[in-house]
Amino acid sequence: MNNFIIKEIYKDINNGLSKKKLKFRFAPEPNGVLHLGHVKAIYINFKLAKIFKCKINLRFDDTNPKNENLFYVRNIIDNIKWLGFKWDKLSFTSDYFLILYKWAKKLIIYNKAYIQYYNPKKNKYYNVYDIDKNLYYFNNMKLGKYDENLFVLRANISKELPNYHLKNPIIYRVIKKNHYKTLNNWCIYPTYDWAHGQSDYIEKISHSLCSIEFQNHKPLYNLFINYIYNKNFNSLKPKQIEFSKLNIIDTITSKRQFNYLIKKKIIKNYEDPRLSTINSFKKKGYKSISIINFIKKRGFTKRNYNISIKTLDIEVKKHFIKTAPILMVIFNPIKLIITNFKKQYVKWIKLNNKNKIPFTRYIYIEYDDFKLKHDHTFYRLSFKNYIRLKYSYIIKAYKIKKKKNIIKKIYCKIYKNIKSKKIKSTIQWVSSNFIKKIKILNYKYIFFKKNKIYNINSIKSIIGYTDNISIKNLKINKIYQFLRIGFFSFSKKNNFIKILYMKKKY
RNA sequence: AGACUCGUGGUGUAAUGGUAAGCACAUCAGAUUUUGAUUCUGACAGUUAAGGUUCGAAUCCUUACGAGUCUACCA
Repeated sequence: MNNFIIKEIYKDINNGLSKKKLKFRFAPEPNGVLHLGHVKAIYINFKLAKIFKCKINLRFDDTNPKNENLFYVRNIIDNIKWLGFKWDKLSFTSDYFLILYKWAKKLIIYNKAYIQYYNPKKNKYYNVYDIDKNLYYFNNMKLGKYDENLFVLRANISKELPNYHLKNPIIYRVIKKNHYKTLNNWCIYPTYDWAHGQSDYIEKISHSLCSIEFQNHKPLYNLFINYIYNKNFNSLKPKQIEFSKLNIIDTITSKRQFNYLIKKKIIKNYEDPRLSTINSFKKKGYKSISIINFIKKRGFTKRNYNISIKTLDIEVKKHFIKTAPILMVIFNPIKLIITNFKKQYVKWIKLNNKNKIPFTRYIYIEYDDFKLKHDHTFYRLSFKNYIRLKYSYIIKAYKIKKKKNIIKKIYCKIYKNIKSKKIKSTIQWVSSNFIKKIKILNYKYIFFKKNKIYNINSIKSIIGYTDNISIKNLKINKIYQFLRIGFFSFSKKNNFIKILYMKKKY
C-alpha cells in the first residue's frame, strides 16, 4: 500500500518527527449509524496504526447533544469490531468540555474571543468589546441564563484569515438539551472548530485524517492549536490531512436521508437490504473482508470521484464464489418427463458425506433452459443438444406437449453412452415429488437524486422452487449459490434475500 | 462570485524530475470447465489544453478549461 498520506507521514518523520510520537484516531460523531462511506476513514486510520505500529484512539466527537445518543455509540463500536479493528483507547470529546471551557475563557482574556448577542426586538446583533463584560456574559451563558440562539462566543481573528466564514467563527453556543453523557452539566457546547483540533492535541494525535470538506477549516485548525500549544508539556501539534471521501451515487450515505426514510416508514430500520449501512451488510451475510477489500482497492487521494455501489458486488462475489454452498433452484419451472426412468422410483444422489438429493421420473427445469428451434449459439436443452442435469444424467429432449401454444411438458430420455466431453451445458433441476416453494426478497438500493427518491418500492418478492431435502440443513444469514443464478442469503424459514445475480451471457 | 483543493485508459489507482507511463476492475477474444460462473492466456485503451524552465516533465512554473468543497449557533 502506498498513498499520499503515508508519504506525508514519512516526510514528517524525515523532518524530525519521532516515530514514537505517531498516533491516530477515528473520530465519528455518534449521530448516525455506520455506512460504507465511514469504512474508508476507519480503514485508513487503523491501517496506519498497524503500519507504523502505533496507538489509535476511537473518539466520539459528541459536541452537539441535539442528535447524538448512546444507540449510535453502541452501533459504531459494534460495527468497527465487526469490521475487525481494535483501538487502544476509547474516548469522548465530552470528556474535555471543562478544559475546552477554560481555554475559551483564556481566549476572552487575551482578547481573542468575544460575545455576540442578538436582540429580537430590534432584530440586531451586538458585539461585546469589554473583557470583563465578555467574561460576565460567558459565565451567564454557562449558568443557563440565556435561551438558545441569543448569545454566542466568537473567535476574534478577522485580520488573520481571508476566508470569510472563518473570520470570526462561533466557538460556543447555547444548547438546552441533555447530553447523553454529560447529562445536564452543560448548557453551552463547543463547536467542531473549537473541539476537534483541541481534542487531537489533548490526546497527542500526530496526524488527524479527515475528509476533503474540512480542508477549508485547516487554517483555523492550525490557528487554534497554536493558541493552546504549550511546549513544556512534551506535546506536539497535530496535523490535519484531508482525503477525498467515497461518493457513492446510487445508494444513501446521509444520516438525514436515512432518518427521512424511517420517518416516512419507507424503511423499518438500518438493516434494510436497500441501504448500504454496515448493519444491512451484516444482515445480508456479507463478510467484512469483502468490504475492506473494496475500500482498499479504491485507494486514497484528494481527487473527487463518483462510484456505483454495484462495484462492491465484485468483491462480494469474489468471496462467495469460493465459499457459498450450491443449491439448485428453479424460478420459472417447466416439467420434464424422463421416459426411460422407472415410475415411482427415487434415486438418491450423494453430494457429499452429509447431503443427498432425490432424482425421479418427473422433474422441473428452468423454462429458459429449453429451446424448440435449433440454434447453434444455444447450448442447453433442445431436440439436438445433449445436456447434463447437474450431479446426474445426460439427457436429450424428443417430444413436447403444448396447451394453447404454450409448452407444458418436455419428454426426454437418458443417454448413458454419450461422452462427457461432448456436453456443452449443465443445468439445475428439482424433483417434482420433493418440490418446495421458497420466497426470495429482491431489492434495489434506494438513492436520492435531485431531491427525488429512487427505488422506494424496490423490494419485490419472487417465488422459487427447490427440493425439501436440501433446504432443511441451511443456516440463517449464510450465503448460498443458486446454481447458475446468483448468490442469496438465507434469512428465515424458506426465505432468502437476493445478494447478486450471475452475469448472463446468453 | 470569492477562498481553498483536485485533473493519468471507460472506472479506481501507481510512477525520489530520468527505462518504452505500471497495476486492478470493466469490456472483447481464445483455452480449461459437470455452473455460458470461476480459473488461465491475450487484446483494447491514458497523462485536460497551450506555453515556459530543463539534457530530460505526468511530476516544477504561468495561463486557460473542467470538477469538488466551503461561504451553518452540523460535524
